[in-house]
Amino acid sequence: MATIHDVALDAQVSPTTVSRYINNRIELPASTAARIDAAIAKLDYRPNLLAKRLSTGRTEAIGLVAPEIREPFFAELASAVEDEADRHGYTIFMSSTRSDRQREIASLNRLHDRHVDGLIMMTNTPDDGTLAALIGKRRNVVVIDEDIPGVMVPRVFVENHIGAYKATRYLIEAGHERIGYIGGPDGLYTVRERRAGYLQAMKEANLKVRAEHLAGGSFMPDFARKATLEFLKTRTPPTAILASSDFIAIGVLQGLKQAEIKVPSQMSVVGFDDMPLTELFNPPLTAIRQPIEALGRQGFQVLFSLLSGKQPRCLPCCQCN
Amino acid sequence: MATIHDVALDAQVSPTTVSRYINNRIELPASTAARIDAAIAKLDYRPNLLAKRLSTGRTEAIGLVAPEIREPFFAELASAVEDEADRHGYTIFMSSTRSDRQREIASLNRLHDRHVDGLIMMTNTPDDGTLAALIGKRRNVVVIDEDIPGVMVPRVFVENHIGAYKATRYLIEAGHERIGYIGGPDGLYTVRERRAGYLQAMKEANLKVRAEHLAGGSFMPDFARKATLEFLKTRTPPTAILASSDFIAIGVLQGLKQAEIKVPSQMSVVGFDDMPLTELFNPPLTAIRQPIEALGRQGFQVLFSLLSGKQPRCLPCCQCN
DNA sequence: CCGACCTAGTAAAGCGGTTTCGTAAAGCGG
DNA sequence: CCGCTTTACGAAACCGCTTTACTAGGTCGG
Repeated sequence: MATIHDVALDAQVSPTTVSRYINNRIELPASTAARIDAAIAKLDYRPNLLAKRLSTGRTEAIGLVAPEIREPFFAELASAVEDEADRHGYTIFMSSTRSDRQREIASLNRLHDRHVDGLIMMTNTPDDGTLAALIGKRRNVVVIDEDIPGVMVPRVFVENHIGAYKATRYLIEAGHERIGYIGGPDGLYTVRERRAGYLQAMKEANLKVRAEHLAGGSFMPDFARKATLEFLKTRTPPTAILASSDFIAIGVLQGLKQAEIKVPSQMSVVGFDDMPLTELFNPPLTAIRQPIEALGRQGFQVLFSLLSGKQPRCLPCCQCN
Repeated sequence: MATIHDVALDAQVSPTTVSRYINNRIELPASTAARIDAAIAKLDYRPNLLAKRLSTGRTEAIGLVAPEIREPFFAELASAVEDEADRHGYTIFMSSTRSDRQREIASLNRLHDRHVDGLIMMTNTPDDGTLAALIGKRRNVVVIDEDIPGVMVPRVFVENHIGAYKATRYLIEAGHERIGYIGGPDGLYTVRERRAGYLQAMKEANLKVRAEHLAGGSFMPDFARKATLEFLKTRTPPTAILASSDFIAIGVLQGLKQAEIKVPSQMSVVGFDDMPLTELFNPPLTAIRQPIEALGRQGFQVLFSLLSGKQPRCLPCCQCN
């Protein structure tokens, strides 16, 4: 393969000049430029990325770390991030951590090892501080979707509180008074926020929140299925259930199917996240749509400005200090 | 950040020795090894990947090119490839081409530019030879899932013919005699194979295949929806429909819903691909399960042996010459 | 006509590893 | 004690690009 030296030789200039010319760091008289262009074309020269990276210290790649890319939410998000990255000349490395702390740490190490220039990080397992501490030692990390308490890096979230509030209002306005709620694992920011949104809407409508109609602890459909069956066993079961994620909603639907409760005639169900095709489910699922695409693009843009040395703009969704 | 020189200095050896030691290319007396280990730990030394890559010429990364990672099939596959790659110390670069030839070419160029050591390639748009020609110029490319005619690289496919054959047999054994078939875009290997499997099963059972119960041309649900409505308009509509992918099956279900035909009482539907959660659809979808995970792992393994300079083993699924 | 200032470049020193070639010293068989 | 092998390393070239520091030669104002 041709190197920059070969091109320089052919164009009768020095490698320095060629390098500067192709990186737009110099303006050359037309004749010189033409010679270089011709040499590049003739030799089919393509700069060796590896050499370029070593000498600049940048890879023009970023990492996207998610618990599981198989899940529609993340796949959708990844797609948006990739598109936005592409637009800025960046490529992305994806990794599925399967909620494994070791894999999350491995991603951060890859950042340290200059595998990538920056990281967009998602995690859904509560952190005891290890992760936050490690992130604190790295530069160019952006946390999205779910908070990691104590990290001092830019973060981008969806309006979880408002989303859950609106979903609850929707059920209240439909006339429901006993609305059950099933949330996710304890210790997660999004879980707390959504729950708070639900509670606020209930309180504002002067509706009683019964402890036996509140559940939480896991995102697994099966957990939600069991919780739903518990709800149904109570003396006055709820007439609607707010599920704080689509996976939970799926569990709820399974539980209701098992108990032969018709949706929506006997029970209303509203989900949260956003999974394509849930409208084909039996019964179709109503859900609060999350702006996944915007989340992904915003996440990239914040990271991008970090990488460009710019202070990221303090957007409403990002709690800078 | 500490370099190999710093370590060498601290351990009182040369960089050469440190390099060889950490790459297991030398055996050192315990005392020297201990000094090096101590220096590495003390300085928190991590080899600079960029430098390593430049000098070895390898990136230990591979590209995974798919039309759309948002689709469950690809997301699932990606997950398997990633896992297998991880096991072998490789990381993967994913790109969604959105079935755009330019993006496919861009991926191949990234391979040329040494962005990655190899490529696992999927495409679902019929090739006029451009892609095949370009792939021919590259090394370390493996084509999976869908064939690209004329490429002379290792390929890994699912048994499309047998899958469709079995799905058709299943319907025939359930007593169906008029079985409609909706395939994908023309010019694709998988589409031809599946169609052939369907036709073979029909022929073997002496069942007539009516032209008006055969459709094909696109993977879009909407295309399948319309085709389904056409089927229903025929004098004697089919009693079962074989959809050659889950997306097509979704379109079929939409069409049937629209025509108020109950599944499975009035019409049986069998899909192909494999999408998680289709069992929650209304009505639940029966589908021929593809060994997606195996496809991904196999794909990686074939590429891996290519990268290791080994001739890939000639597996039954791979048509070597 | 002289110094200042462009214009159009260049030489050489990195970046941080790997690798080839080589050697000093120790061990050892005869 | 001599020559050969082994052990334990090291010097320096190299991977291919970027970048800093510098210069030869022309232009121009005074």
